[in-house]
Parts: sequence; structure tokens; C-alpha cells
Amino acid sequence: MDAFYASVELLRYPELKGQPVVIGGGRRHQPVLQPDGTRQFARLAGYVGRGVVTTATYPARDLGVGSGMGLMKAAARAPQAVLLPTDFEAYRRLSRAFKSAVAEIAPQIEDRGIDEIYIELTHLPGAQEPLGLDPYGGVRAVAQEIRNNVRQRTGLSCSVGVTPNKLLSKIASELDKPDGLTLLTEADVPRLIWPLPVRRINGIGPKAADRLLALGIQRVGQLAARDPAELVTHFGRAYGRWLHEAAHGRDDRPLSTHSEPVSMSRETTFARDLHAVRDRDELGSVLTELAAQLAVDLQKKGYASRTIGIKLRFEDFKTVTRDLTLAQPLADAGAIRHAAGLCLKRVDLTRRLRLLGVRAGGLVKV
DNA sequence: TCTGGGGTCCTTCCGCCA
DNA sequence: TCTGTGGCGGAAGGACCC
Repeated sequence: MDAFYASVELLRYPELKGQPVVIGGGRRHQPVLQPDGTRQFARLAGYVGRGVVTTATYPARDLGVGSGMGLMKAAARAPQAVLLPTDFEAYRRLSRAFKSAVAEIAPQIEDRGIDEIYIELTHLPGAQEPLGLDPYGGVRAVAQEIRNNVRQRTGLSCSVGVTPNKLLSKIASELDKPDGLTLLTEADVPRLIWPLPVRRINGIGPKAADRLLALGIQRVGQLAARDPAELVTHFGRAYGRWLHEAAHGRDDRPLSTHSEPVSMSRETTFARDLHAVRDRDELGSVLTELAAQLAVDLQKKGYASRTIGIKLRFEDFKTVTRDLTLAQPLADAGAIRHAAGLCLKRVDLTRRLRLLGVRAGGLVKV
């Protein structure tokens, strides 16, 4: 889906179309309905806090604002941009709507989060047929039909990559964003994929990109040209081989149409850093609240957890975790709070904290 | 102006046990 | 009884993704 959260907000507030809009920040900054019927929107200018941009509209991106950026920094670049708080309930609703719109045409779907899916097109009627002079006309038409249905059911645009595998589809879907349809085959890899920066490969993050850069590798084609043995030397057997395969556009992962959750968690960043001793009571009640929320999440989805853990982030952004595996799975707020308290006792708390989280792993259906 | 919240998967280390 | 080896679960951290 294209700029998903922001696009959902534009459905609600169509008067913002064409403007730089940024989604993020806390519950405040809600638009205010004026007596004359128009809405007063919060602006980025003067933002104070620790929020980040979750999504920015394309006009906002043109001003240098992108997801993950601190809102203070975003405010410096685009003070006049509209700021809207996140509304996950609305995004989940539209997420279900777009997925069922796709499923009406192509039922084999792999979920990749709130705004992304992989779709199996291979065996759909007509997908293997040429259309006029286009040997891939059949599958192109199916993909277009999916896009049309998503727009009709949700009012939202999406971008699609039609290729032989998931790795290439992910890259291809981003070649013509927003509202694009890109079809490519293995034969197109040298021309269309090799000029791209290595970061465009799903699985090469900032760390791997830095290490590749140190080897003089910036683009996918440069990676493809390297001896796989050399990559194995630098990155280990599994990752080295994978880098080589990925650079050649090869990927044999099957579609995964069903998955069970592995863990669930709740965490919060404080408005100001807290001290273990001086802010003991506040810290304790945050932990209690997180445990209670997590218990509700577990019970709503029908899971119990055998491993309870905590996550701490200190003022210097260093993060530590502690966890505890129990004899019996549990989903009770008090028991989660107790286990989290035991974990907390194992951490040296001399530095101040900016974040506290509680996690439930080892999930079992109840 | 410092950097959210919710996840998955992988690696490494350690203790326990056969 | 001592030593080595290997599997396994748990714990911790890290990379990456949406």
C-alpha cells in the first residue's frame, strides 16, 4: 500500500490532499472542528517530544521528511506540515479491507504486516496466457484487476511487483511507487536490479550495507560480480551465500499462508528519562500498566506465555533484555507483573531509563 | 533535534546432561 | 574417576522489517 497510514488519514480529511502531512506523535494533536465546520490541524512547527514520523505523504517526503525521523527534526525541515496522531484502529480496518479485496481475486496470500502482502498468481485463470503481443499480458491483467479491486473497496492505491519470486517482487513493487505495476523476469535482473543500491534488497540493512561499502560494494551489480567465496569469508557461510543468490535475483522461499505469533509485547518511551531510585514509584506503576495491557492482549487472542521478559533502554540508548522461563504458561496480569519484577532485579539500574517494555514469548494456545 | 512500537529470526554463550 | 564431545534449552544481544 502506498504511504498507507497517511493515505488512510486523507480518506478522512480529503481537504489535506496535496499537502505535506506527517503521521506520528502522541494522542494530542488531534484535529479540532471549528464553528464554521472546517478543521484546525496541528502543525509540525513547535513540536516538542520524543515522537518519530511513522508515515509522511509524498509532498512531505519532497521536503526531506521520511519515516523513522524524529518529529523535532521533521519540524525543522517542514514546519508547515500537518501533524496527525496515529490511529491504529483505522489502519487495521483498512488493512483487513484491502486484504479481502485481494483475496476475492487471489486467495493465496502471505501476510507481511499491516500494509504489505505477497500474492501467488501462478495458477490463477489466464495468468499464463499471452495477451496480444504481450507474452505476460495475462498475468499483467490479473495484477491490474487486483489493483482495481483494492481501489474500489478501499479508495486507496497500491504498488505491485509481478516477478518469479518474493525477493524480486518486493524490489519491483518499489520501482514505480506510488500506484505502480512493475513486471519483470530473471532476464531483466541485470538491467533493472543491478544498478540499484544494495539497501534495496530486503534483508540488507544499515549494518550490512556499511560492511559492503567497506568492500567497495555499493550497488547490487557489484555484489553480483563478487566471488561467492569472498562473500562467505566476510559474512559467514549462510549470509555470504544468501548475498550472492540475492544479488542474482534468486530466491526459492515458498509463500507462507499461515503463521502463529511467536511473541507479544508492550513498551513505552517516557517523556523524560526516569531514575530507578528517584522515580521508583512511577517506574513500578508503568511496569504494572504494561503487564496489564499485555495480559489483555494475550487473553484477547487466546494465548498464554511461558517466557516473560523485560526490555530496558538507557539514556545513552543502550538496550538490555532479561527474561524468565516459567514452569507453567500464564496470561494473568499479576503473574506477568511478578515475573517482570524478578527480571528487573537482575539489571544494574545506575543509569537513567528512557524506555521500559514487557514481553511474552513461548506462546501456547489456550 | 537525538532516535516509536510491534514484531521475526539468527547467533553466541552457558549450563546441564548423556 | 577423569576428560572430551555433542545436543539441547534458556538467556542475551543484534540485525532487520513494517
